[in-house]
Order: sequence, then C-alpha cells, then structure tokens
Amino acid sequence: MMTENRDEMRERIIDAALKRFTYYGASKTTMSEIAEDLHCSKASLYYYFPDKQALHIAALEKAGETYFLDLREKATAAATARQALMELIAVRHEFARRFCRLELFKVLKDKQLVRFAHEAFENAREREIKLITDIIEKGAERGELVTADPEKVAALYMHAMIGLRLSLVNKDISEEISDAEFERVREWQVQLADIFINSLKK
Amino acid sequence: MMTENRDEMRERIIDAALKRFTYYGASKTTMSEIAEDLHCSKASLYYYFPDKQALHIAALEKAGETYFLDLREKATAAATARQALMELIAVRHEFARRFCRLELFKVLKDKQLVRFAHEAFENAREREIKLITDIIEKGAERGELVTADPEKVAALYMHAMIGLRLSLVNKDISEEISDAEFERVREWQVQLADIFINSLKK
DNA sequence: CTTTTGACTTTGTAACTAAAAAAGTCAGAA
DNA sequence: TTCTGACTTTTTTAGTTACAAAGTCAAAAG
Repeated sequence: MMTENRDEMRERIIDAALKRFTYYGASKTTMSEIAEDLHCSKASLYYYFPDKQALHIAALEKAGETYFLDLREKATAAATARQALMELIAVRHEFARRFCRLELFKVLKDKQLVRFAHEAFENAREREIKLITDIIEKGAERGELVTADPEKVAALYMHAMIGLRLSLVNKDISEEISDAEFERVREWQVQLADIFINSLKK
Repeated sequence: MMTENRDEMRERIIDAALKRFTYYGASKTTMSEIAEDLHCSKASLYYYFPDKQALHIAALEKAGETYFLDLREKATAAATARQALMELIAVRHEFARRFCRLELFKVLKDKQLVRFAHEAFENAREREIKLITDIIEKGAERGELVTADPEKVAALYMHAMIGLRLSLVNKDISEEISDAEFERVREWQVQLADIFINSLKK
C-alpha cells in the first residue's frame, strides 16, 4: 500500500469499513470485502486491527466524533438559544439519516461490543446534554430565558427528543425508515423544542 | 363448567389467559395450561374462541379497556389540568408495571396479530390524545392555560411521554425492568408534564 | 525492520432434519 | 347447548452437517 504511515492506513481502513457498515451493516460486511475495496489482502487488515470488533468500534468512534464536532460547531455559531437548538435538531436529523443502517444494535450477540456501544451512547448523550446546558445558560445570560436547573432541563430535553424519534418511528431495526418519516420526526422535534423554549421564557 | 351463560365463561377464560400471558408471555403459555387453570379441557377453550390468537386479542382488548376506563375516570375527576396530567402519569405507570410482560411484541411472527396490535396501539393513543386534548381545553376554559392548537399539543405531549419511557429504559424486551427504573421514568414524566404546563401558561 | 500476503486453521452461521410439543379438530357424551 | 378424550396437523426445538467468514502465521517484498 502506498501510504505515508501507519495512521494513514488505519484511517483508510476505517473509512472503507464505515462505508460498508453504513450501507450493508456490520454483520453483512466481511473482512474480505473491506480488503477488496482497498485492493489489499484480508491479512493486512489484521496487521492494523486485532479483530473485526476493534475495527467496528473504531468506525463507530469516528462516526460519533464527526457527528459531535459538527454538533458543537453549529451550536456555538448560533445567535439565540432557539436557533442553537434548531441547529442541533438539523445535525441530528442528518446523522440519523446517514447512519441509521450502521446496525449498532443488530450485533447484540457480542457482549463486549454491546457494552462498548452502551457506554459510547451514554457518553455521547452526556456530551450532548452538556452542549444543551451551555446553550440554555448562554440564553439565560442574554436574558432570553430563565431556569433554576439548566442541566436537569437539558437532560430532560435530550431524552424527550430521543424518545420522540423512538415513539414516532416505532419500527423494527430491520425495517427501512422512509425520508417522510425522518422529516416527520424532525418537524415534531422542532415543535417540542419550541415548547421547551416557551416554557423557559420569563 | 358452572357458569350462568356463554359470556361469563368467555370472561373466565380471558381472565385466566391474561394472568398467564402477563406472567409468562403469550408465546410461553399453552392452551393446555389455561385449560388446567380453569379445570376444563383444552377443547372447551376452542368452543369459545376459534384459535389462540383470538383469545390473545380478546385478552389484550380487555387489558386495554380496563386501562382506558381507569385513565378517563381519574382524568375527569381532577380539579386542574396539571392534576389531571399527573393522574394520567400515575395510571400509565401502574399499567406499565403490571403489563410490561404481556409480550405483545414478542409474537411478531404472526402478521395478523402484529397488525391488530398496531391498530390497537394507534387507537389507544388516539383516545388518550383525545383525553389530553379535553384536559387542555378544559384548562383553557378555566383560564389556567392557553394554546392555539390543543390537539396538536396533546399529540406532541403523548409521543414525548411514550418516548421518554423508551429512551430512559432502553432495554431489550427480554430483559426485566426494575421498580427503580419504572420510578425514574415516572419522575421524568412528571417533570416533562410541568414543562408543558408551564409552556401553556399565559 | 516494517509491511504485506497466500495458504492455512478455527470459529460461527445457515440450511436441513427428526423428535417433541403445542395447536387445532371432531365424533360423541353429558 | 356445552364439554371432552382421542385424534391429526402444525410449529418449535434440538441436533447435525456443510459452508462461509474470522482469524493466524511463516515467509516474501519493499
């Protein structure tokens, strides 16, 4: 392989894997296929990653990191709290559409991976709650809104938002989610955000 | 059997089935077991119900009807909109605790039953949304709160509440849900209700 | 010395199958 | 009209095998 260094090759493998995982799901993707995409041998992959699971985790981490950076960038750029929350909804919407097939959940057989996924989710949620807390606090400083416990409200908002998607989509993981359904979730999320914003106004 | 009439025997069968379904799930309950509980033969059950599925549906309908009547009774008795919403949360909490093992979902193989369950859920949700709409409207009449579109807010509230449970519990259907988790969901639901109430105040 | 590979072994999965269990039927009894 | 024991049919499950994918390694290539 014509790569400059070890890390670069790792990235190339993660990208190739992520592409496959996103389109077909991790369980339906073989190491051989990823190797073929990269025009290298399967054994090479094992030089960079101890096993398929490690590659899977690396791919998930990369997707999550990209998502979170995007989230933070958009949120901090917004002028008002309402605008910031709307930006978060938009980013989440795009992320869900892109990675809903990542099949994090289908690989529930592997206990270690389940634990990792769970921790990663917890962690991502924590970071997102922190982001929303900041948005609310900044809004309070500006005099836009008031609340006794910004973090509590942020956590509640976060769970209600995630839940709204779960409640509205209400499908098996194997089923395809249509664009119309994604759009519907987005619209309801916008309205729920407005309820929260309104509730926090003086 | 020493029953006065056909309907009474049907009820007895439904009650016995519901008990088994609730504790062990429909798929792990055999018609023979239900018959044993009633000290009658399995063939008798088939005199009252064409097949197991029909009995399952009847049991679900009964559980749902009981739940809804309870819901309406408590809601109409409440003095304020806030109090009414709190009563709904309490009833839902009790219902979820009792029937979370009903395993409506595990029997996903049977297409007809899935369709029924889906329609029943839709229907129950519609009725519950109607109930919440009434609560909001009554609150508006009293001058407690204001909103342009009570039904829309009610639907949003309903989905956010259902979703909050889904988001917080976040478990496989097979896993047991602890009392502490149920309680946690209830507390968050109370807070979400307050957010909505506050948002709708003048 | 680092990276890559083809050929290899081990492990997991999907597709059969046979045995068991549960669903569902029915002629006749109460 | 309601109920049942004995029956048939259908569905589950547990075991098996065959194939595919995961994972290893000695040796080659740069």
